[in-house]
Amino acid sequence: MLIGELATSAGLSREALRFYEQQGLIRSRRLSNGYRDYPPEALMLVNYIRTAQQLGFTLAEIGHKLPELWDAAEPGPAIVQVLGEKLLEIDARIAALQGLREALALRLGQTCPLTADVKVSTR
Amino acid sequence: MLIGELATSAGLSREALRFYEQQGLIRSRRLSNGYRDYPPEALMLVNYIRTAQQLGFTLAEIGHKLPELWDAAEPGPAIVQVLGEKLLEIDARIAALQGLREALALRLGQTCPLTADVKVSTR
DNA sequence: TTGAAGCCTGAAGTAAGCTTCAAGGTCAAG
DNA sequence: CTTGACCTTGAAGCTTACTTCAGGCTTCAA
Repeated sequence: MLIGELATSAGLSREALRFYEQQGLIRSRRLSNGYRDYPPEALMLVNYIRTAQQLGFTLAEIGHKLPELWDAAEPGPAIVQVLGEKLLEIDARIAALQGLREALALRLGQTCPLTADVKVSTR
Repeated sequence: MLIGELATSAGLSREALRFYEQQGLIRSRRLSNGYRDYPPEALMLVNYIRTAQQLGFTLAEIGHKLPELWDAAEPGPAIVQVLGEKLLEIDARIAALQGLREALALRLGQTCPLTADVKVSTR
């Protein structure tokens, strides 16, 4: 898979992919002509990076977790662990947002019946 | 209220406040010596700005809402309206996060009983 | 064999949100 | 009347996450 194809299927630019590689977030083997060649898993990895970004994590934070993925003997459990941690982080973020939500609602001085039925239990 | 006092009580730097003013997010009257002078409400306004920022809104997005606050005949209802809108936006963000959470959980291939009991109804 | 499409590199540019710098005025205390 | 804390301005610098630029090689179809 060449860079253009990965870029298209992941919905970002070739430049962004090269930037990620430069930052150590993704890797590629090189063809004899010097072109980057990506394995199919690269797409999932890039999607993971974009998802994590949308959650507000910096590329540095995301990259910090990636060696675990690369260097695991068997990729399966490693991926499971990283994604599992990400789930917990998402839960934390949701909780933080709900805290802010409540703070705003309080400042509003009303529980606003229209938006009051939010209930979450994490754990 | 001088800028240093506002900065201290809001927990940010004087420079950040001047930057906000430059960006049109806050205003100040000037004392005869040229010093900025803030009304007590400024603190609440700055807190509102920081809260919105923590929710992932850019200063531009935040600033866009502020004229409504400044130019309302009576500040009360305007504030209520802006905060109300913000509440709805927070709910949207929480929903988005939970969508991503589910996508990740799916990719994980397990509903993970430890973190599965998240339930939210917004509206 | 020529041209378009796709790849390469390194370097510079961009926008957001501040911080740091330089140079200087103001004001209350001692 | 000086010291120190606090205020002013404009301009430059920093980080993040890219994009744009400049110049050039590769591959394939006509």
